[in-house]
Amino acid sequence: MSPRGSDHPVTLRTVAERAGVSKSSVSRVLQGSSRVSPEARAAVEAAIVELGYRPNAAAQSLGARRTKTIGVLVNDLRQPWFVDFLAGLGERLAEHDLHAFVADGRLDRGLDDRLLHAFVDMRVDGLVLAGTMPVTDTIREAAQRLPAVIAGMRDLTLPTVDVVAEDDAEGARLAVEHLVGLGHERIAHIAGPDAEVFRQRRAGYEAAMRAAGLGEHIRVVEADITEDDGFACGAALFAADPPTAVFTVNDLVCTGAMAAARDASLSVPEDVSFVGFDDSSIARMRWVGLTSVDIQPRAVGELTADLLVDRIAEPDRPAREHLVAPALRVRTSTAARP
Amino acid sequence: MSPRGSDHPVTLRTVAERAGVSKSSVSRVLQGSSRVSPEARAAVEAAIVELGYRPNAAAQSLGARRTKTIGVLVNDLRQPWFVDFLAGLGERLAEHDLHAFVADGRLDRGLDDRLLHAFVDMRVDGLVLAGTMPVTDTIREAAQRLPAVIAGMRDLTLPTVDVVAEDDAEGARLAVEHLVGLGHERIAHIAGPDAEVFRQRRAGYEAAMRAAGLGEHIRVVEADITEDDGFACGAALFAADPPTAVFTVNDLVCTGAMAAARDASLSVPEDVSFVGFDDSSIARMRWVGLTSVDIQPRAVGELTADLLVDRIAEPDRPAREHLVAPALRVRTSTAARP
DNA sequence: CACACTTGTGGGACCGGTCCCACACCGACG
DNA sequence: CGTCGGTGTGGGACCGGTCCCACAAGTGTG
Repeated sequence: MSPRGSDHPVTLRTVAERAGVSKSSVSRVLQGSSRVSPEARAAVEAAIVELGYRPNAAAQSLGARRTKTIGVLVNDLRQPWFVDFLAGLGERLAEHDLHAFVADGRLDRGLDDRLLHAFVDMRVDGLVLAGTMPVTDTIREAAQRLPAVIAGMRDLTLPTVDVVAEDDAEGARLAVEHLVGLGHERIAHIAGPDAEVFRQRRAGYEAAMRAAGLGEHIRVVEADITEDDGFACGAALFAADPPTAVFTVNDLVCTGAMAAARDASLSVPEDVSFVGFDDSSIARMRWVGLTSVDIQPRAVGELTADLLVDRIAEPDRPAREHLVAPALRVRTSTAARP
Repeated sequence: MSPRGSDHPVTLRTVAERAGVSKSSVSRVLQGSSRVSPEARAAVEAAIVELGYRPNAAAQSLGARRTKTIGVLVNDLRQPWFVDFLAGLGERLAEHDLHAFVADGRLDRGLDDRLLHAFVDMRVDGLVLAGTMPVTDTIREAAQRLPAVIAGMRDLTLPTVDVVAEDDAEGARLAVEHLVGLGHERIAHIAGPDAEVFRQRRAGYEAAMRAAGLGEHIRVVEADITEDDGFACGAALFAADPPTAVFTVNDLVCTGAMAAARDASLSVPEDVSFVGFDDSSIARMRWVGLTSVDIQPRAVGELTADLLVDRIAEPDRPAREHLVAPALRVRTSTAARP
């Protein structure tokens, strides 16, 4: 790379000249080929350092038809589990000499397409779609044309696109069984909007309630996955015939519901117990101390990376769906039934 | 873009042939040049749609020496203000036909360099460094060679690198004056680790205390910006001679300190008031309801974009530092002195 | 009616790499 | 001692665009 303003950028040719070899040899050194004499390699490496040379990724990808780059499209970076997911994904990809670029498509639907096109245009080696998102044609098309893996969403199934997700039904079962073990019977559920992962959580809740002989106490209210909605649903729940425990579709909704309980002069966990979902950083805060279902986002990220690497190697392999086992993290928001 | 497996990718030549024009004309249409006849334009656009053509960004950037891409290196995506910052940045960049790729460099220092090199190698048009981060040589070098803007950090000043940050001293003043207005005198501060933005907050606190005639009540403990440290510092504060109000370096630390107060059987805000910094999503949660200094991350993002666009146009303009005015968001964690 | 001057078009060098192929050189082997 | 396989090297086509230049029309002016 040349200093700003210089008219003679340092290219592979410059390096070759300096090292007294052909550009082919420089290219070989860059790629770590073994067919280079030790002397040539040393000369090239010295020249690279002296000139401060950095290869041009555009030229590389044009010639090699490979970018060593993975595009990650996330729906809403605000979701706390993304951070750990991305950490797991990034680390594992790095092991395969790939790196991830993240684009957040929350803002508006038009931007989604722009960002996705940016990835397609730069010919990323693979695509990761993370989090529940509305499935547009652009997304569907890109996922079919590029090696792709979907993480944390189960609404889109395509023949050659793998899916990694947390085991939502199992997570819900863990939550309910924990509450049942504490003696709770009137356990309500604040469910999420229309998406398969949220339906699974709800189904898991209902199944676990029935398995515990509490079918008659099943009570579900639906919310968007915002704190506001959690608060509104909580207020509705506690207005009449309040449950002794609430299991919610995610942590943020749960804190909203907890605030509603507090406003209704119910204390947590003495009067009402709460279990969230995601085990996000919010749940882990001492001030919140939320018992929550850990969806192991890091493990999901690692698995996503593995599946993507496999698919890049073998693009037409049939799609697989992989569920990561969740774990319950018990904190101070749950206690024995009053 | 060709469907997977096809050996004949759709290129500009393919489109030209199909439309019955030269590749130059297709290129012109792509770039929105006016020097194209309406008929040629229509033919090209039709061919593009029919073939599902997408330009190759690598080839474009190689020829045009421009990527229309901005690299954003953030230190820790976990910091909640990044989300709004990135939203403001991304939207404003989009207006200039640029898009941002985000790389999170938290994990380990080695990865920082890898990601930065990835940006340099792909010849991004500009670089944004966001959040406090250790200033390595790689960072310093990249910032000098590429048009760059630093956001939310004031530790690195280079002749041609603009800086955008929140006005930390002013934010601290707002916080202290709010507490003073509520009658508090013994106002403690939990300060952050060694970074200019945190020093500014502390200095602002001390100045405001003195201005209010409360110099003798200045009391500072230092923490890392984690919840754990906030808890530990809070515990220390409340062990002996507890203050009636605490102003902390950020929201996360504040919740830790609040939990320590609760553990010391002090209630918030009846016994102790708390003011955080950042006005993050954490502060806005009803369950937390933290009075906090809004650093207007969205505005910071927008300003960062503006400065970067300017700098790309004029790379050697002298550096400017721009401070965004903060605002206090009063919630339920502050009340009149007991 | 010769002369600009504008407008649309095509040709081809070029960006900075990769990668295939040809070739020179080497010791080993029949 | 000619032939063979392996090893290191250089040359050059190629990837898919951009952009400069030349040039053919069409338009207006003295």
